[in-house]
Amino acid sequence: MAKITDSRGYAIGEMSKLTGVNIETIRYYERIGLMPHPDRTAGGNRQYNQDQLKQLFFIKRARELGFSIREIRALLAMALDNGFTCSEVHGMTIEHLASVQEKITSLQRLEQALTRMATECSRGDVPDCPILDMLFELA
Amino acid sequence: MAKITDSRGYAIGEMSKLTGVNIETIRYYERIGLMPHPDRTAGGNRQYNQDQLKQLFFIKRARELGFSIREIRALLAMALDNGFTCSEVHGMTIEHLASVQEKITSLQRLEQALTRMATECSRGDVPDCPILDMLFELA
DNA sequence: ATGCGATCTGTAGCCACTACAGATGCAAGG
DNA sequence: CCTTGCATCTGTAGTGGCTACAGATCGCAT
Repeated sequence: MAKITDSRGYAIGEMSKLTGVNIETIRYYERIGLMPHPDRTAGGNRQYNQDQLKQLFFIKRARELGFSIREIRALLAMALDNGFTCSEVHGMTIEHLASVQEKITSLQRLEQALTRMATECSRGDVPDCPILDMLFELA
Repeated sequence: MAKITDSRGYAIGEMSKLTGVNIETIRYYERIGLMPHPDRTAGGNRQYNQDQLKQLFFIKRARELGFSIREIRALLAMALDNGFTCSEVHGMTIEHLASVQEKITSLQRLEQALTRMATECSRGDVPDCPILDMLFELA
């Protein structure tokens, strides 16, 4: 039983449509070594296979989860080499989770500061603005 | 009554220490027109005055609040031209606040996804990892 | 054969900095 | 006055993660 979808491979535009990753970005991933060099047609167009499609999906999801390219490189190495331990992956995830939580906290502090500033503002038509004052006062 | 601190002006290193903005960044702000061209000593070193110090503080605080350079440019134009209305500033702040809140929400979604992934992981020593599986499955 | 959209390569731009190299400036100590 | 040594100067290039061209070629349907 041959894989049906493997028969002709995917052009870069199909890859893009299937995964939602921009064509230029796919080529960029290849340039930086995050995606492998795919086969080429006689004329030089890229032809991707099923594994490469899976890998691009992987990258897409990991990016959506906020993993950096560097982190994804590590995750891919683990996933592809098969010489990883699950606890390593778990560690990376926890680490990443912590940095996400840090970002949330600092954004929430921002949110409060901005809210405070906005509520103190009379929104008048005069050039006397507590927001600007706040920013402009010497520390 | 002359301003005492104006007597000799500030070298770029003093500006950096006072505001916490990196020296290279101060020069960068000048290059992109966010800071004015300061006076120069006979030898060519930058000499800043009180107003410029205030402006750099302004920029610093606004950056800390997450305003982009473009937004700060607008805020500064309003602050310096004095032809703005307070409600314009209020509008920008509210808009910025909304984008901060959006970021928080999407990070919280991330946080939940990562947490779910992490708890499903047995952290074993075997190369069978639900986290990688999750990322690697075809959609 | 032809037309037209898809793809090709290579380069430059985005944001907000940061990091050099190599040449000067400047202030304090001898 | 001269040296020493830190501060500052200019200009350029790199970062991350793409995105946007230009100008040429490919590939498929008619």
